[in-house]
Amino acid sequence: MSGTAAQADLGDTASKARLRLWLKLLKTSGSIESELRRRLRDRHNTTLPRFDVMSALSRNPEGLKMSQLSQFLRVSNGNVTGIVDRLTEDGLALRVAVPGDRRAQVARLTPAGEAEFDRLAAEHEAWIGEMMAGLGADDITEMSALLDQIQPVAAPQDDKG
Amino acid sequence: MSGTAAQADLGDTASKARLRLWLKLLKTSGSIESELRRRLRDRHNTTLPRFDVMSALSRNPEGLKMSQLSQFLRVSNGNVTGIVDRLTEDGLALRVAVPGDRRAQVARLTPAGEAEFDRLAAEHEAWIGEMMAGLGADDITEMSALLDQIQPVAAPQDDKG
DNA sequence: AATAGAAATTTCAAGCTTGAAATTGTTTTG
DNA sequence: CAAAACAATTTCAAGCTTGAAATTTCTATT
Repeated sequence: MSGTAAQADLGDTASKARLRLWLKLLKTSGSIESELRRRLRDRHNTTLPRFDVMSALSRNPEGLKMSQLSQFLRVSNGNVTGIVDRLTEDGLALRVAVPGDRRAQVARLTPAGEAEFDRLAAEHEAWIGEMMAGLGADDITEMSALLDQIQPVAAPQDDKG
Repeated sequence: MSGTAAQADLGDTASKARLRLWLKLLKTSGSIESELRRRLRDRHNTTLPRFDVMSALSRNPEGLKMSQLSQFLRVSNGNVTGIVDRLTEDGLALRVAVPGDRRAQVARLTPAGEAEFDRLAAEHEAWIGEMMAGLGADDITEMSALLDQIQPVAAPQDDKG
């Protein structure tokens, strides 16, 4: 209707539609994240990064090396150092020497940390359940499949195959 | 097979499925966001928060009060203060007194800020287009509708209707 | 065994983020 | 009009985040 190059118009529209979807995606995940942060702070006096670290350690009761932890959480080494420092100050985590490699340390939850995480995790799951109550089983399947179509960066090859 | 209370099992499954979806949603939006941050830093020596502020100001060439800006971006007042400070130091934004209210100030882009933002915005849209290339028009419509079903917090009433 | 290179972690500076407190200015009310 | 209430913004302390630089320790290679 308005332009002379139909192809350019179509390309432009598609690009704008993707941009709008991204903004909506960002708004939704941001809202959920903000609400989680607020509840963790107000109701449990903790933060999402601490929760994430505790969650990773909870799944690995034998502990994780600092580098494994930062890889798993996809954050920098220095970042994990600080968070584990603060968890340790609060008696929720501790560092254990790795036999045979004096460079490395394994971070673990203390018993108090495990107990605390169990409480947090139960609440966390319930909160997500509430926030996503609008989605039924089919919606969840559908959305999961759609999310799989988004690949911001080429997935790294696992092997040299 | 494993439990005696069918209802509890179903509830548990639904809750876990929603949790898994949230983790996937978080992973996807986090990956996009990280990649955007990386490109803004490496290719344009700037940050996502700066881009967001510039984007808001670009849509309001007459300027926005600091409080309007923080409302619009859904971040704290103090946060916006710092970002506008740094944009101002770089000559990309400026503060203008509001006639009739000496408490308030309006933040605006400078001509250099507008030019810079136009460059950034074009790239940004192209990046999102790439990252979301896996989604067709129907997928976008579908996903948008699904995202609308997620309401982390009850939407505030606009009026006293 | 000395030395070079790689690996694990911490330290550091800079920026982002928040909520609370402090400032400054405006408006309402007694 | 003075006092109190309210509003816009900045300041502040604490924590999160990053990439780069510095430390410490290992692992080859000579």
